[in-house]
Amino acid sequence: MLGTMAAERLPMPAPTPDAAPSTVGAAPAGKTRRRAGRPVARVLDQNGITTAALELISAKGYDGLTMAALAKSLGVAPSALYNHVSSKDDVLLLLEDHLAAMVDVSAFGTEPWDVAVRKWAWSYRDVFSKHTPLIPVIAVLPVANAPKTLAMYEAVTAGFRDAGFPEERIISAIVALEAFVFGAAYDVNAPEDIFDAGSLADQVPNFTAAVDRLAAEGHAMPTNVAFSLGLEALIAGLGALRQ
Amino acid sequence: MLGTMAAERLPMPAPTPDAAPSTVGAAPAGKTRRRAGRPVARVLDQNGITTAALELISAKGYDGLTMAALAKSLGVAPSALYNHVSSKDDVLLLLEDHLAAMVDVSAFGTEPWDVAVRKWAWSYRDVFSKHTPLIPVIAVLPVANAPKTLAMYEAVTAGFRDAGFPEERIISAIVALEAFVFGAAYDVNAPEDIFDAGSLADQVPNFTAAVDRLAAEGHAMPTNVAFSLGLEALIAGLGALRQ
DNA sequence: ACCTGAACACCGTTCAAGT
DNA sequence: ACCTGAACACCGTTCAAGT
Repeated sequence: MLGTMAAERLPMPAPTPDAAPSTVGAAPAGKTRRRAGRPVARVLDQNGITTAALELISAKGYDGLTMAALAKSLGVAPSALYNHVSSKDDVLLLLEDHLAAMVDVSAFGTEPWDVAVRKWAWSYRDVFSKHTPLIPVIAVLPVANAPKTLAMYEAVTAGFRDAGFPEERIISAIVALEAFVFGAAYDVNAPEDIFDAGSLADQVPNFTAAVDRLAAEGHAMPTNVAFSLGLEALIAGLGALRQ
Repeated sequence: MLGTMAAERLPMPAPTPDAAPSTVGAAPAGKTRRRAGRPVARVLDQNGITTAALELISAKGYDGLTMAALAKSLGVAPSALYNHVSSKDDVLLLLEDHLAAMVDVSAFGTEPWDVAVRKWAWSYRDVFSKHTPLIPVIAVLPVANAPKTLAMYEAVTAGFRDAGFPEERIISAIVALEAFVFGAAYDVNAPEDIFDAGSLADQVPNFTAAVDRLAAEGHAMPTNVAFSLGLEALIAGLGALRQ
């Protein structure tokens, strides 16, 4: 649908040995002026676009990820991007799939089910907590457009099956865990004073007392306490479905 | 910080009896032309803006919620909105707080803890599944700016305390449940074929088999199966913390 | 096929001017 | 205090022209 599936692995025309793997025809941004017309060597590809987008995000955040800024960092005109992606959403999809490959599924098949789920969920949350603007895209994304995401699901599904999960419950269990992971990824970015009721504190005494009691425990990352609490409940509850 | 707290309940100057409650000075959009300068009766307030935004969203979706469209539906110039809200994000905050008041917390204090949590969580998910663009805002929103949201938390916290929850775990448990609810709200909007691997199906046999087995059960809303599975696990696991 | 450059139809937001 | 109207600095995207 979005036309982003083809991996575009085509032979590079005499690749310069010192070039970064994702840099194709190259020309460092804004060095020499390219004249109009098709260039002799292709300048862009989806890999390079993805890498440049990640660099831009890590430097300027998602607010800095505009098609214009992305094009500039690649040394092309904004319109050139549309030869390789169909829209900005398509760029987000490329990012999502790249990140999915960084989620740790290695423990499925080598470690007990609960250990593997725990590793996977923490890793999944950590990766996407730095990329929450992708969550609305992922949560609704047909997997057919994201091969690495699909590979992640395959590893997790196999782990669940081998652990004795009834096959007709596996997808639902994964969806439930993912929902928790995505919500928790937002929570990581919440400001410290998110639960400070301010001047309304005396109108919500139970809430304020509970917030204070948690604060008194002095956890470095209270978001991790909540994540652990919920994840362990899910692991215990879902694990009981195994037979 | 955003200055949206004051409820602005000021006496209406001779309210027309047939006017909608949130309509203030009124003039149905685009009827008579208002000349520049301060109008005799105020035209806007935060309540009216919230109501108009909700109508706009239900008619055109969140893509249709622009400051220009919102202003037009209220019969004012876009810049007039900025006398009542500090930004578009501020409008989203008003919406969020309005919706928080629609979440059902009535069972806390009248029904057993697990029943109350179940009702709350389903209701919370249902309300926000139609408003997922608010989730990134909520998840990171200081509660001091959202009095109705705060009231919801107070009711839930009291319910947890009365059910014997250790006070220092209540907030973490609520945060965990909320993370799940927010993630699940996205899932409600996922397309039916989200898990269709398409041409890659034979590369992910375990996944495809699991997807097919779930589909074979023919649930009207598979998202509800996942939500129920996860929620019951959370209720059981978190409920075990009571003493 | 794959670039450039110009253009389009929006966005959210600011601010002087008016009453 | 609270409107209008004009303006600003962006956005993502399209498309003809060039090689």
